[in-house]
Amino acid sequence: MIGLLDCNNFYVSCERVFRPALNGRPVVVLSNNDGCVIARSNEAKAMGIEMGAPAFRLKKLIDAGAIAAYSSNFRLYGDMSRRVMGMLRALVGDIEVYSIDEAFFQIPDDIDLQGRAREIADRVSRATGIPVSIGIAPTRTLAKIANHAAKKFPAYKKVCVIDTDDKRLRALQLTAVGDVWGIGRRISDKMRAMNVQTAFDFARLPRARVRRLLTVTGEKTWCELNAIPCIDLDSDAAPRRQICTSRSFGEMTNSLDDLAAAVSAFAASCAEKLRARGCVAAAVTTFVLTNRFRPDLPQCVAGETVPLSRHTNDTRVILDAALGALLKIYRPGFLFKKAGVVVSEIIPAAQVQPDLFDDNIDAKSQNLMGAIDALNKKYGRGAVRLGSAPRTEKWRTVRNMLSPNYTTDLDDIIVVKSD
DNA sequence: TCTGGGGTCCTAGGACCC
DNA sequence: TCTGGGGTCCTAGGACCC
Repeated sequence: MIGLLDCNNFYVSCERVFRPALNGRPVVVLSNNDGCVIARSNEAKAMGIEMGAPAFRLKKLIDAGAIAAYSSNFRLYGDMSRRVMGMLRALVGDIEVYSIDEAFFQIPDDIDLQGRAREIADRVSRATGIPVSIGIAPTRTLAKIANHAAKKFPAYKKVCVIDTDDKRLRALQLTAVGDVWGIGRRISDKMRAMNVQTAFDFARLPRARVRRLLTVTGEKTWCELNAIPCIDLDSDAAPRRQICTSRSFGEMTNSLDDLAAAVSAFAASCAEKLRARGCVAAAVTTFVLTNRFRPDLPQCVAGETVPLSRHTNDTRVILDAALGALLKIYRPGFLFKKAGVVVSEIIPAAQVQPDLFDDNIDAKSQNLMGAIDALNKKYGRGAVRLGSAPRTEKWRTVRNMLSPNYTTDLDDIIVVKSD
């Protein structure tokens, strides 16, 4: 059987661990630039606050103290995620980390699944302070449905097991087709137009018809709902195909200097991410966008990909390429709101061919980059950067409601006082 | 005034080759 | 001027996920 552990309202729960006064209150976490809602507590959901709701529409409630709002603090969430995953791994062995707040794992089916799952959930929650739910079923898609039910119905007490065909069919009947993992808004619209309303209706369609309408992806979902496992994640085996760093700016800008400053920071971040994974890339893409929510302004969406002469994770090479691409796409007369850098054609560094003309180049690069990474780790991101990178700050993201880095910054460590 | 960031997979269609 | 089948590779766009 397959288990899925999923943290409840993860970002909100991370904020609550260090601020117990937030328990029972409506809490939301906002995206970069405090733009829109990306996480909600159950109380906030009950108020009808939608995922992705623009923050300015909630301003009155936030200012009045009716909702507690926080800027997203991904350093904190990443660290809490590592703790949750570490605890789960200690309890069940191999896990497949599917996202920052959820992981699949195998669980033997000849044991008391309900009891064991509840024990896992309790121990992870007690060790980390993060409430979690567990779904168990024969396939990943059904485990998702079980997990959803475990969260939605308090009677399940955080755990739902689908281990008989009877339970499977009942779960499918209670699940709207659009709530199935792999069926998004477009396809669920299409399905409803065909009077396919529930996961049960979908699973009863002829397989060949699903294949024709939705291609192989839809067919896999169909199989999984019918208890035939066919989605394999195996995320550890395959290295990422591309790595991207992009941001919306705090304010729009038409200045090449501002864009170059942003693109430099994004390129350095991509190179850092490559090194952290022990990978190298052979292509760099820079893209820029104007503000699509301002139809009154001239719009521009542009990107340019630069092939590298050899695979690398050297910040200097990637930064040069990214800035070169920026010069090709930059047009004055537009107010840009967002930019990003993508590195692609990624392979493990171990597979790189040595340079024919300078067999020292890799060693030199590794020494320098290793030193930069070590200093940035010690003194904080951006402490050391290349002199060639422009330094305007205008593009910086705005985070006015940021919580402290309780777990990753000694200056922010929580202080316990006693009288 | 104010609307996130980082990924994956699949398909269709064009360019090119024999 | 007419006549063909079968491949590969690449890209853009669509759909999905958290």
